[in-house]
Amino acid sequence: MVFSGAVEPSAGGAAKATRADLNGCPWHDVKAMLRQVGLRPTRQRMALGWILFARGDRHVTAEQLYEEASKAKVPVSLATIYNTLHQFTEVGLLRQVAVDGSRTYFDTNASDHHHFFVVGENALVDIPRTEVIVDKLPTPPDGYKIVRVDVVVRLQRTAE
Amino acid sequence: MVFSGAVEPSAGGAAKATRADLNGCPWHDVKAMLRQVGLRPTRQRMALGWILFARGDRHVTAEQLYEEASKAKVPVSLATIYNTLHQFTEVGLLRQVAVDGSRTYFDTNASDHHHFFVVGENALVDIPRTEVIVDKLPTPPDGYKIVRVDVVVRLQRTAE
DNA sequence: TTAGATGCAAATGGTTTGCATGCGT
DNA sequence: ACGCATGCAAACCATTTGCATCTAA
Repeated sequence: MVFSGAVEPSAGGAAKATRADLNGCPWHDVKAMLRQVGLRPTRQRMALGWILFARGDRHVTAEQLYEEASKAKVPVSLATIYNTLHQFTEVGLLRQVAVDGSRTYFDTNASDHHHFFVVGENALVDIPRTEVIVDKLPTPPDGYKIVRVDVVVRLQRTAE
Repeated sequence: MVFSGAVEPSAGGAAKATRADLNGCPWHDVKAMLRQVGLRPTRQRMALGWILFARGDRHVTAEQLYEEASKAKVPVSLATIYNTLHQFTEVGLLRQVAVDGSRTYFDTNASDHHHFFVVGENALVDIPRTEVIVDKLPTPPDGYKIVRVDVVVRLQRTAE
């Protein structure tokens, strides 16, 4: 059973998926995945879930996912793409990454890690977790707590 | 003379301003500041430069700056606000901070530092430079070089 | 059957652009 | 005077919303 990991219930009531649950998640398990997080396994969500999670870590924009779904002959509207991306994010299946203000990227790796962003190519790449970056968290102002730390290392092609 | 620091010429030809040049920059020096970076000291740029740099570090959106200028009885169009913000950014007077995909923030502190971002309040706050965060830069992939590292620590109000 | 999901098209909101007019040098 | 700068309004683009229609349970 793929979804055997411990499940921590969230405030919203829906279970929160951990990265381990998703590793190499095969098609027939997408339905179970959706059930686990409390989302109805509809045709569109199944298809999008498969596109997103079937092959390793990915970073997609809504438009990208829309095109992939279209190519895969999956009838989905852009509105549903956005709905689904946000719902997946809410339940912890995806993670939103803000890098350049224009488009929004969704990362299928929802665990704690950081990113390279190639300026000019608009490419997002995971920074290997072996690369320790943040060694000391800053002290938040009184009355606030840290909910997340994002590191974006901007890259540029070196001249050849 | 306020602009006495070393000036490194940039590829584009215009001089690049350093944070030191801007500290507490009084009104009558805005003109000099603009000249130094190769921008004509027009009424609008003078006014915006003053609003931005006269009182310490700030994080503004285009809309915010627009309203401040309006309140200050400075006739400026939104288009000019955007033009000016981008021009200031190009010459190194400002720094763009991508934090949530919707609006773009411009930071009057163009030096290397990181930010707290209060979710729900859309507030950006500098992380004191005494708070060391990044202790080891990740190794960029072959053929790429690091041009900038951004750290955003997302905060949330703690329950009272 | 019925609440929740989807699709479409219109609305939104931040940002950009084209072009005629203005202003700094 | 010349050329960059500005203003206005329209264009843009990613994202959101309203509402009628479907569909999983």
